[in-house]
Amino acid sequence: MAEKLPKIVIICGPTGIGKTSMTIELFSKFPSIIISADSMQVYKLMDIGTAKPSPEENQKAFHHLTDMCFPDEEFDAGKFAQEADKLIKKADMEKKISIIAGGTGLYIKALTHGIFRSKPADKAALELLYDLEKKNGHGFLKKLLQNHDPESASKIHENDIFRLARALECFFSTGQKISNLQEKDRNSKKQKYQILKIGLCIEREILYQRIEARVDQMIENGLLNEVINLRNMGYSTNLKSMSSIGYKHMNFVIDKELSLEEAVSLMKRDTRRYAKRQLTWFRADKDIHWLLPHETEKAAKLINNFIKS
RNA sequence: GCCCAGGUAGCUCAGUCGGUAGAGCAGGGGACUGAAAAUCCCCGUGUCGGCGGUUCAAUUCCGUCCCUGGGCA
Repeated sequence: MAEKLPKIVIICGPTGIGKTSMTIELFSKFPSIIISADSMQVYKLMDIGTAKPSPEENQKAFHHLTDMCFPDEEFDAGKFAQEADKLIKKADMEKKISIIAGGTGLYIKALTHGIFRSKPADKAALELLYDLEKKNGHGFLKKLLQNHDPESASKIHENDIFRLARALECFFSTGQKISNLQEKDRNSKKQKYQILKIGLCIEREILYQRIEARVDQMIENGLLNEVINLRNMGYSTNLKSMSSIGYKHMNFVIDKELSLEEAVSLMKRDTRRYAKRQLTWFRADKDIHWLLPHETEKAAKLINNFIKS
């Protein structure tokens, strides 16, 4: 039998459902490390709006891969997977399991399935492509991609210029079709880890209530000030980090485009929608064991069996 | 008490010169491979306030009652 693969436990689910608290409890029950799979908690100085684990929580149960860079720096799924890989290997050597907790589906997928491209997209090239679409009219990118990579073109909607541009950028910068790379990737899918996936879920209505209460809590905790400070430090509104949920909304308040009340209700709505999209993503994964957020004991049992297997 | 204006989808409202109805928002479902808290696709049946009347047929016309605004007393 081949060498045993490192074991990882994934705790996923929509925002606000209680992943962090379950993760911390589980951490105390098993020799383990925690890796956050969250595309916004990677930013330093953005604590309240990203619901980052508090310093106290972090002292009890350190979350790796948070506070990785400043809000104007680049971070992405590839970097996440790379860093997580290292941590998992190290943990495995120390006979610890890695608990990957987070709501960013792509990050988790990049870790479990790998990511096929060798480097991040060329931003300037993407901008150029967006310009082309604007100048040449709607549908241009779709047609362009049809010429170079008809297979991907058939899968991407003509309005999804984000994906069209990326597929084109891939072709122009690597000379390879993104569809080929994807296929190659699928064929060479070598399992890197043994994976246990746990998803947290509750009734939609209750989830939405929790989300709304948490948004109110964030406001009370000083989200607006957090964003004002970021602005004073020179971080601008068009940064990816600064246009995420909550930060975007507070920026509208700072720029007097919305009242605080309006901003809060939009922030709630956008968080609800985000949670819905996360659920769509995770529901598609049939390997996930679904639990209620308080069912830590059940999760612990699953992990126990998983460790013994 | 009287006079107006309304009561239609969770909300705001449109509409049917009588043949059981449609927009926006909210909401739901889906996609997703280095920007992903992003990007994109699809989805509108509801006692048309209640009860009667006219009619082959009423949410639409008539009567009455209830409710909500506004005005006059």
